[in-house]
Amino acid sequence: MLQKESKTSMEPTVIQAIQEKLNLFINKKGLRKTPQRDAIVAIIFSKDEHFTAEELYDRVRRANSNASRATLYRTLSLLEEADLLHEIDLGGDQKTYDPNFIDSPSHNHLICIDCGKVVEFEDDNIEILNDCITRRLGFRPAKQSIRIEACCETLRSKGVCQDLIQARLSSKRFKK
Amino acid sequence: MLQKESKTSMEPTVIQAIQEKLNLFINKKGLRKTPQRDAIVAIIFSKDEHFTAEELYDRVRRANSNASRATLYRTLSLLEEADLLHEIDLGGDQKTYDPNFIDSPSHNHLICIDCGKVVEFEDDNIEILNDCITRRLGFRPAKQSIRIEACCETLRSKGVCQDLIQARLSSKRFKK
DNA sequence: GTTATTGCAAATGATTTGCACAAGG
DNA sequence: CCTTGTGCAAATCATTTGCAATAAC
Repeated sequence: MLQKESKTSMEPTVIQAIQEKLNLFINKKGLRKTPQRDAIVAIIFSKDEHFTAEELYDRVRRANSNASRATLYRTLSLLEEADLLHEIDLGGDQKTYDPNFIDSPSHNHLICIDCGKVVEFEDDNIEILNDCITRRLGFRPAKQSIRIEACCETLRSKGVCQDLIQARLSSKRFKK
Repeated sequence: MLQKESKTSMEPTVIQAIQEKLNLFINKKGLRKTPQRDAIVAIIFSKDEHFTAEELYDRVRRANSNASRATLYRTLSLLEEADLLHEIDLGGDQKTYDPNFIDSPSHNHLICIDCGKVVEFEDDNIEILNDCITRRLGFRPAKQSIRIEACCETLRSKGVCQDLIQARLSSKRFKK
């Protein structure tokens, strides 16, 4: 089993590579390359963090990239269609997007019930098992997503969890 | 691995048992038993089908049980809180509810990409694996949900899939 | 009686859409 | 040019909420 290392930022070259992938997709579909789309891609893939549309919109504005909400939503759909971005289910009310499927095409998520922390992981055994189950049920495997909800051991043993404190202070996920 | 048999209806006794469970929860919380709540519970657990709030509202109206949309939504929340009903992620835009967690507390879902059919299954191996992964990541297991998306072999091999035809005719999930 | 529940209609809030103007190719 | 993309503001639509009337207990 491999737990993903959290990168804080991605190199410009990586971003350019993704922009080129998008352009390839765009050309194939007879669509057009625009500065807004490139800017949104650059902002999304400058971090490996999950985000909601609204969080992304904040980042776009802070970067002084002028792309409207409408364009942002349309670009999110486009990126999903191009398979560069995945929608994931973290249980919230807003849709959450995960930019890490390019690097790790088949990772899954563990969500901490206490602090909201999301840990990404890959596991070959689960992959294989999912595959077996799918075939046994008479289907052909396509995609699988596992969401594990769990409790924070840090909180339980030490009485404190740094993530929890941060979450309560800043996140929209915890409003208590 | 066990694939759930699909029941078409549940016996009245089962429904009464669930109503009593709800009443227990209601008493403990200092809340009140009402005919609307009982009616909604009876309708939900008369089938083992997944449903959206709006689909349930249709069933409520057809049964001439007068409960408003507001009451219905509030009752859905209550049932979730009482752990009698689970929200599941079938990928749609509306929330989907699954009434089968009382009978099978830890089942998972396979969703057919082609026809939208949802198959429930349980698998001990996956349970164990999830448990291991959770602990290895430093958390304590709480809940896990697996969503497998797959392609219909019936459609692939026979060129037709009865579920697909039905889905196209009736479902709101497929609008093509 | 006191407090929770209901139903209605209005509010919310994320996402989508129509349309006129801008801008890729 | 021709067609696609953008930004704005308005529309959507599931879900939530405030409030006065109603009903548990």
